[in-house]
Amino acid sequence: MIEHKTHTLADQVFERLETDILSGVYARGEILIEMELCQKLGVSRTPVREALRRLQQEHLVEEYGKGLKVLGVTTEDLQDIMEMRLRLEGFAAARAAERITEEQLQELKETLDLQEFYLGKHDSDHIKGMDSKFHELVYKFSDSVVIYDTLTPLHNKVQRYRQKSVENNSRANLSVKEHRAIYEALAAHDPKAAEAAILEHTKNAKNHIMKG
Amino acid sequence: MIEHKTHTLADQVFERLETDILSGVYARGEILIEMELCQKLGVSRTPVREALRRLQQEHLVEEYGKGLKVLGVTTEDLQDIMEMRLRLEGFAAARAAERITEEQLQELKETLDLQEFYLGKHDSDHIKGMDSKFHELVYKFSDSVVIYDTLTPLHNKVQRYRQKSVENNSRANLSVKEHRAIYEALAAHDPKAAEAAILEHTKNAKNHIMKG
DNA sequence: CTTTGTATGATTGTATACAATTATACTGCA
DNA sequence: TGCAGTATAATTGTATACAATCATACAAAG
Repeated sequence: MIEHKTHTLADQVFERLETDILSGVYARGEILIEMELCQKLGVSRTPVREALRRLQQEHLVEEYGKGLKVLGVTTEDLQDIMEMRLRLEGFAAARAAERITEEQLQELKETLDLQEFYLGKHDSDHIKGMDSKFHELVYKFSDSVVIYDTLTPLHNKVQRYRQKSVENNSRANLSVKEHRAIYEALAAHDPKAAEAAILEHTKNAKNHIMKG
Repeated sequence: MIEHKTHTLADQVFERLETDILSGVYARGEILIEMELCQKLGVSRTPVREALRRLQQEHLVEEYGKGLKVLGVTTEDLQDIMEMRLRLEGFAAARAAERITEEQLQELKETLDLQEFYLGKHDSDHIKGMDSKFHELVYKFSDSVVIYDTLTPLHNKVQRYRQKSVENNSRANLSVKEHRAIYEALAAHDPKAAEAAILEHTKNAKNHIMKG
């Protein structure tokens, strides 16, 4: 989102751990030991600890006895998340429709095109990646830190959950079409249409996820 | 929200700094120097740094050159926040209506009674405090970490903003009445009524804040 | 065999030392 | 006087040392 040119070690550790937790490298319930992380990542405890504090702040890990336990996403969490996204995604999309620039539209379109490309290749990992990126970009292009900070963690946790479930190809196909509809509305700078399109998309995503 | 019996120094520093930023002790744009904070709080850099990383994670401070700058809440942020709260508070209240226990209702009632008490005394600091606590409790009693984590930072930032504006007594009066309506709906375990009541309250709060 | 107490080890919390970077101020030169 | 360059100081980033706490295992007593 923001230009992180000069990653400090602490930043790198944070991003690595966040990715690993979201992608399931660390299982739900697993206990993290600082020194193990230090050895694995080749840094001292200080940057590891700072990264852990940030993860704790966004409830990806929580205190457990003395150490830290990796938090998973329960089905109940997911229900709450999708309900909240149903209520918020439309707002984000409407804002993006008002504010998105031509350059940003171009970036969004490239993401969309790539997603279609990977769909043709049946490369579900990359499809998922582009799917994620598309939504992140919409949050970003809403040009509101509040929207970005609120929706990104919610979306991340859904990704974390979907890691577990098998990918469904027919849904991937529809999902790309829905993304295209969202893109068209944003390109037309039509807030109402964008809100409607993303609401439809989120509804379908919710139904799909809750079934799986 | 969770029982924090054995506050570590880092936790204490975090809470202190968070409170101080939200209450305006540190002005928007102010640069925080680690050593100054250490001396002021009488601890070493380690707990201070960990606290700062957590504040950074919830965007109460941000990197600025080498150091950290205190972030304020702009009017535009506030518009976004209130718009999102309009969409989310109802969900939180509905959940709370389904799940709240008798004991929790008692706690909520005590908060409400105190707010009325302070209203009689025209003690606007304590009125605000109880107002805040009431909403925090609703988030907490929704018994959903997702709801709590999403709405608490939004609410906190509103408090931060209101710090600047003068308190309006007539609004405080109405606000208590609206809180009572919310409480009644929760006590009746009526999700629809709770959602309607808190939506009304949030709408009014939004109008009041945006005017001020 | 169970339970309790103690000792030992593992792990985290905190402080501090050191390195690297950046801002600042001063000096010399044009 | 103005500017550039360099030296110096301030500040953060990282590593490590030390203290405190907690869990575990083992031994002894009932």
